[in-house]
Amino acid sequence: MPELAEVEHFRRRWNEGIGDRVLRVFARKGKRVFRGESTAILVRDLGGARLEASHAHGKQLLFTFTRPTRSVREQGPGSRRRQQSGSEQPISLGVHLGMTGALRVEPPTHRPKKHDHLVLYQETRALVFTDPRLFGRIRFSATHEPAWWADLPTQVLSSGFTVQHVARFLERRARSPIKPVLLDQRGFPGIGNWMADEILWRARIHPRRLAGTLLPAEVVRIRQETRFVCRGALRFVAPSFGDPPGSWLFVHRWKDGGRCPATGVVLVRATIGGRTTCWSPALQPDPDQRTTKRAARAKPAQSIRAQ
DNA sequence: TCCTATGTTGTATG
DNA sequence: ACATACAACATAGG
Repeated sequence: MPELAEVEHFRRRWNEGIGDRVLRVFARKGKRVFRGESTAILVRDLGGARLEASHAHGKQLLFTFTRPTRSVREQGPGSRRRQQSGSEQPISLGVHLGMTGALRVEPPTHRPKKHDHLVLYQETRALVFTDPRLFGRIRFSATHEPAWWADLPTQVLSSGFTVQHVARFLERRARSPIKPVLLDQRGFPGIGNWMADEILWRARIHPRRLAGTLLPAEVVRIRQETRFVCRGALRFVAPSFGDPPGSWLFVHRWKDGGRCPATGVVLVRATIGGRTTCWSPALQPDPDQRTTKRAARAKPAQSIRAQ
């Protein structure tokens, strides 16, 4: 589910726990969402840590914590006067929600449900990470700015997201249809399937157009509508998971026989770049002159299964 | 049974 | 090394 605005929505939900300590941690060991991480270390270090802040960057989330430094002679009764302040250890939790991930807040008595893989118990609530399909990912780091976070690309709504920046990225992906280019998180962090369709519809560009064939004016529109759709999504979706208004393609794109809200023409759907794509044939002219020839394309149904 | 799903990534190929 | 295409990941629902 989550793209930029849905991710932002979930970030705000967990914000309810900011300022409070984590008393206990539940982590469903061995689940794919913890790939590359030790749940034992995560549970040990997050226990006792205080949630301090949250950040979103595209579809990536980062929650930062601090915990009192673990004293080397913790059991020594006389060694109680290590410096209390200034000896706090930074911790961060990276969260990617994949296709079906979500963050919720539950009562502190919450028992983890089938797909709840991480639960941070605070005194008055439980912060829950859930993900049925397990495409999401949890990362743990003993710093407030892990390397992967520092390396994230230019945000769509930042000042660095210039026409030139976009043009350069499209040039690198010149031979690829524009649709999968918009889904590439290194160029358009936070954009997902529905936002990409919305952007192309507003920019009046067919999703199958090769990125390298876009005219300068079209690149300008891509950049402009990308920002427009991100702002609008944040406005309509982030506060309470609402839908954008009926003037948006979003509302019509999944309905069979759904009509373009601008022209009333019936919308078209096809797989482009491996993802179902919806567009308005009236507003987004097909780049392929000989449309009828497409039927002649051989179906690679029984292609060679290795061996 | 077969198809779909608001995502990423490893692998093969050019 | 770089760009491109696609199967695989895992589960639920129509």
